[in-house]
Amino acid sequence: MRAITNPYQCPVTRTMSIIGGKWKPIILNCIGEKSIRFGKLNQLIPAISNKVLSNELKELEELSLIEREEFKELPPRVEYRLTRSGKSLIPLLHELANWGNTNLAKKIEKTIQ
Amino acid sequence: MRAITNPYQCPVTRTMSIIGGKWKPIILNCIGEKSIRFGKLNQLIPAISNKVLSNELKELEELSLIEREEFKELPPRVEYRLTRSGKSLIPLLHELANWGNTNLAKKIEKTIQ
DNA sequence: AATACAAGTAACTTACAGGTAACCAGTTTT
DNA sequence: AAAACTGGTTACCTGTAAGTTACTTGTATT
Repeated sequence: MRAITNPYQCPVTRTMSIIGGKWKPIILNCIGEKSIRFGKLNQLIPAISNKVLSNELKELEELSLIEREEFKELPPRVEYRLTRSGKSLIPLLHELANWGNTNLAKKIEKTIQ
Repeated sequence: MRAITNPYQCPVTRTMSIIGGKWKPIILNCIGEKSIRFGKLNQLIPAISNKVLSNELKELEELSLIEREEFKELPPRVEYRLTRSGKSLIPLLHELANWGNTNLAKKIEKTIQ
């Protein structure tokens, strides 16, 4: 039982448990409209380790935000793309980004140092 | 130095560092258009301890999302309300909530269990 | 003289997201 | 026969958000 406090009373927390992680919004945004390979994602987001990337992709797949296609080739090839539900998140991510840009740019610089 | 990876390349992460916590969206939503006292907030959100509530309020104040007014009375009285910037977050929170309701309601039930 | 009230603070603990480094399989290239 | 390629897995470690419990302050009430 995960420690989420009453998801029925806080749908925001529920959504946050999806996109609130450090990497998920970045990954979703990187995939975008493309069909993209594991290695390519790893290149686009160099700061993520392949273990973490692998985990995140697995979780996103479980949540039906992305789908995974495995080609039976050698060396292996796997491609990821957004589902309809995943795509529906993109505009929301953009709004979050916008809000951050217009409301926080300066403030956060101080805070983060 | 906080471990936020390159906020200039991920404004979503930047916004998340504000509202991505467990309690901040709930608190903002509870304050809403009202001017509200510490104790009242604690009643509205019984699951939060006063230490954590106190921390969150302090952080929200530092980010200029809320403002704090202290009345020099006994027993003490302190009121919190949203700033302009804080109010601008509310519609965004609603969209997040909506997305969660329409896209995740059933899925998450399985996952949480 | 004890207790309640509001709005916290202090000290300590815990859970878990995220990080690191090494390793795997099966084929192709050097 | 060693190394490289891809898409991971395994085992282990760490930092920090969040939680718990007890305490404080100055008056008023019982």
